[in-house]
Amino acid sequence: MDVVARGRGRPRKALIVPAAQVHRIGLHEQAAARLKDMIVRGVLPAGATLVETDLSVALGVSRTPLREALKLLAAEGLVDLHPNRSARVPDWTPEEILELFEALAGIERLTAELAAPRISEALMDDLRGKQAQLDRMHRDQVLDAYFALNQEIHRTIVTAAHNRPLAEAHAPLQARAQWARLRALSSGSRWAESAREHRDLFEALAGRDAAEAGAIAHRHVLRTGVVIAETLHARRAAPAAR
Amino acid sequence: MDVVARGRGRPRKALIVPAAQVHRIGLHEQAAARLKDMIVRGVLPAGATLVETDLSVALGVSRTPLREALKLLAAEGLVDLHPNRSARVPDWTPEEILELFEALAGIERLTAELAAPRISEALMDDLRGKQAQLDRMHRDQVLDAYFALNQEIHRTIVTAAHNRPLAEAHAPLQARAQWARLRALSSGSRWAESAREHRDLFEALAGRDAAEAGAIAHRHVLRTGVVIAETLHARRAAPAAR
DNA sequence: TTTCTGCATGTTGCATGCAATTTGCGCAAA
DNA sequence: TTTGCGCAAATTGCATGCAACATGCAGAAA
Repeated sequence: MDVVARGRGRPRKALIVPAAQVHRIGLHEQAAARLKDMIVRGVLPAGATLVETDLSVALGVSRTPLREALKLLAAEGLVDLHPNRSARVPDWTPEEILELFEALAGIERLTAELAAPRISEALMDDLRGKQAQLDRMHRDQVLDAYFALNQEIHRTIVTAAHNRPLAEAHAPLQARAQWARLRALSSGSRWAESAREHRDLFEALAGRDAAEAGAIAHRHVLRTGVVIAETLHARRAAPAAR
Repeated sequence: MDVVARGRGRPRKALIVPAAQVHRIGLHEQAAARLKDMIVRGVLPAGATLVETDLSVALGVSRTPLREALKLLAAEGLVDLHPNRSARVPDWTPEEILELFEALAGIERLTAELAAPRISEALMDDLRGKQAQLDRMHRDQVLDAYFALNQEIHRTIVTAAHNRPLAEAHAPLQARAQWARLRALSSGSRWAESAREHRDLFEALAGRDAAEAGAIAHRHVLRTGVVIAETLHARRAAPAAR
């Protein structure tokens, strides 16, 4: 774990290796991350009211960083914040989820279009490996792993688009989309379709076909959204048995 | 300012008019709004370091709401926040500005595509009026008013797209774009071109031609970005005389 | 002269306390 | 029974205080 590069004899100057900057995170960032996770995973159910005092003891921080965390999440649309009343976990309607995926589809179309000509060979190799793994996961029917890798591939494409502002615009939508995905793990028939779309998307990217990649990404995300919205709609009509 | 609707005689039930909910804003929101304005308008110049204590007395609030405001702006990318050091106003490079407009162009393409089939007659009329006014402003060469209305038209189209998440993704980019625009009020030749693009965009929307409207919006925003980035680049090479 | 170390100062991160606002409940009046 | 009023508890918004961290400088050592 040496930070100082040792030379033979006394170096003229202390050679500090710039080193991988450990991004030390404050309590409010930790709180925000944990809250985000709890919301996305449904530990904090939709509609739940978040009392600052309760949350602060639950997370082991004081109210100040907690409030900062809540404001961050509110900016991402992951909590509803009204003045002088408790924060709440939004309960998105299927219609809102559809809107969300419409926006996400549009943005991922952009990222795919930008990524097609720009993606580096290294990232392309990375994608190739992930795509192969994804196919295996589909073949072996391991849903959880498929989903996780799916997300990772989408993120990789966003990265490959090489446009920070676009990535920043994408992130908050992605968070909410994951919320929706996790409670509507979609049907088997859609799974096969999804896997196929992923293969097509990869081919288009490999072929540096921006328009085609964009179109596929758009269709892929939008159809995912439609299926998820339908699932949520059905589930809302007939609430989960317990 | 009555909130209660009065009936003749005693109403069977107090008729509360849902009323235009006066969104009472807290200090942190006010602080955020003022800071945002100061940054966009250049009162706080690029690269300035923002000391919490100084800012808090300047804005007349304590550090707590000020810190919350800073976090909000950081989420929008309007300030750089590093742990345990003072916040700074970012000084975006022309390259970053170009990236920004690339993203913005993509998103406004989406909004135009969505707006074309969806825009209501009322909003269309609104747009028609604004477009006529914009033409007059171009003819009379009143730059400030042209810019303000220009912004408004773009916002109107975003509204017409009728997709909240997309609008939320658009807003932070728009804020930074305004920063760039204000310090690179663009050249006369570009002005004529821009006015023409606006007319074309309006026509495409009026004709409900989604693809065409999207393409025009994309070109329009991207070219704006190129011109602004070039201006900033030139100005950076030869800093403003004083 | 150059480099390193320790301290002083300035600044942020967080916790806590208090005032203001909301909300639920009880009780009286119609 | 229903409606209205008022108080009390709960909760948020904000201010302030203190500890931790960063930065710059002076002085000592090489």
